[in-house]
Amino acid sequence: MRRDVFQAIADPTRREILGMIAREKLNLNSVAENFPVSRPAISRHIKILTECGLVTIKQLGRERFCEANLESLNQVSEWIDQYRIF
Amino acid sequence: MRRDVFQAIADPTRREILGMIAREKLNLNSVAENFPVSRPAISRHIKILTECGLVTIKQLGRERFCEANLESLNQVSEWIDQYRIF
DNA sequence: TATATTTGTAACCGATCGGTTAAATAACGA
DNA sequence: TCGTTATTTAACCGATCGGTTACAAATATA
Repeated sequence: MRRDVFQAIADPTRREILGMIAREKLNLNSVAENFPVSRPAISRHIKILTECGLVTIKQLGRERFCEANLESLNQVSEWIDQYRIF
Repeated sequence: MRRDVFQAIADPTRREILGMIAREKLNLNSVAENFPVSRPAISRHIKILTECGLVTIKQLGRERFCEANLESLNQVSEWIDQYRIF
């Protein structure tokens, strides 16, 4: 299920998650600790972020470390840049 | 009702509308002609775009011309730019 | 082996989304 | 004035969203 980057970053929680793991790789529990929502909710957010390539997962034992992969944001900035001519 | 730019551009139809009126001001009917959805649907899309500042309306008689106001996109590009350091 | 830890999945819920059709409002043209 | 044109609003609909709790699965640890 190929996801849309525009839709992925529309949610403020997902943008926060991206900002958080852009600084350092974190496993899912560590990410979830920082939000007032449940772990399954964070799990689904991260799933959406991986489905559009913004996050990649490195499994280490039972832990899954989330890494930001921000090249996909170019899809957005390129779309914006086409209007920068004006 | 202050709208979120990220959420406004998440919808592909709204992005198309923006691209269309970035080239030239168009009244609502002219915009709607270019899409396979009804006029009321386009009307609501444009309302959302105005609510976050991406579109401004100039009323001329009974027609309302839609003008793209793309400075609000800076909110998005600035958010992306903070990661360009990496 | 038994238990604790990390995570994903399923089932559900209320709110929002994007669409529709029908009716209301307002301005133009004959 | 009356009909046409441009647009918004209201009421509705099914799908999706973001959240929850409960449970399953897999790995680490005592």
